[in-house]
Amino acid sequence: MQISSRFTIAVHVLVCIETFKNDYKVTSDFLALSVNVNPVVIRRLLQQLKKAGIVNVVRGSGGTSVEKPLDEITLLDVYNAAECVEEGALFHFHENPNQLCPVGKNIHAILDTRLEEIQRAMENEMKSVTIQDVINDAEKLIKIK
Amino acid sequence: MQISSRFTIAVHVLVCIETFKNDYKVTSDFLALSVNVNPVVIRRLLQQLKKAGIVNVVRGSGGTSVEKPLDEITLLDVYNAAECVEEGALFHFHENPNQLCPVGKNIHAILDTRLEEIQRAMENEMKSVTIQDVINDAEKLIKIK
DNA sequence: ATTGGTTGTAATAATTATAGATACATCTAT
DNA sequence: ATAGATGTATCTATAATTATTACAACCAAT
Repeated sequence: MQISSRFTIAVHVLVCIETFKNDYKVTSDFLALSVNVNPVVIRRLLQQLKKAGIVNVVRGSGGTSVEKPLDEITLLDVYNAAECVEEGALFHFHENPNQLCPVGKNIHAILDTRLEEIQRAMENEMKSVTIQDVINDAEKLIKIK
Repeated sequence: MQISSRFTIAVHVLVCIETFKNDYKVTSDFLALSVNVNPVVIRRLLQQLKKAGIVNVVRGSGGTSVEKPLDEITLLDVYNAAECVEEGALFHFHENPNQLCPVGKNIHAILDTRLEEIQRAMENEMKSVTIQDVINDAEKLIKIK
């Protein structure tokens, strides 16, 4: 299984909001067209990003804006906001291992620390990239085409 | 979404094979009891580990053994063998972004390098832990209990 | 204050992925 | 031959995700 597409969609959404902020009112329908998903998916995601203090969504008249300096939003912030993995645990454990087996009984304790370290390595890398970095990449690429 | 439990099951299986190799014939039924899943799930997984050269499965008379020195099997080897993510890509992309939108058209190119780096950070950490390390942890914990 | 366009959210359906279960041919050692 | 395993196909069940529909709540402009 892969990490939910909510993550890449969230980044896509943030890049769009920033890219088009001067030329369009960036609504959930507008974003849904660019991402090519149902507008409700976008609205739900925007709510999550809003709760995390990353974006502001204007009720009634509509539109979205980024709430924080772009270089203070890391990919990890977006990842956490979008809740891409259950309860922050990257690895899925098989449930109910046999408690009568010494390995089954201890498998969680055996693996937990190691798995946490792996997860932390990933999250640290995510923390090192900001949305500003991504937008810089985006501007370069869009100009070429 | 989380990474498939096939990964933790695979590690569990390897620890079992090693722990019980002198006292039991470790069959798919035996392993299925410890992990508490259907024996077919174990057999399918063993086939994947076998293809990767990690274990040997004895047809007919039954039983399983580890094929390589334990300190030469990394968690990354097991992870790759178990095919926990589709085509090796950790992050799931939303499909068919709008090609008429400059952001939608380029979102893949914009994000690919960054996502690869994040994935690589995780994989490097996985590479640094061997099954021998895990079994050392296991032996310590099992003794205490 | 009505209207048009939008968000927020519930409810439900459709889709996809995973795991479970059954069945049985195949194999090996005895 | 037989008993006990594996290898694998097929089908079902379960779970998770995403899509869709619907509509109340909301805001700004006229």
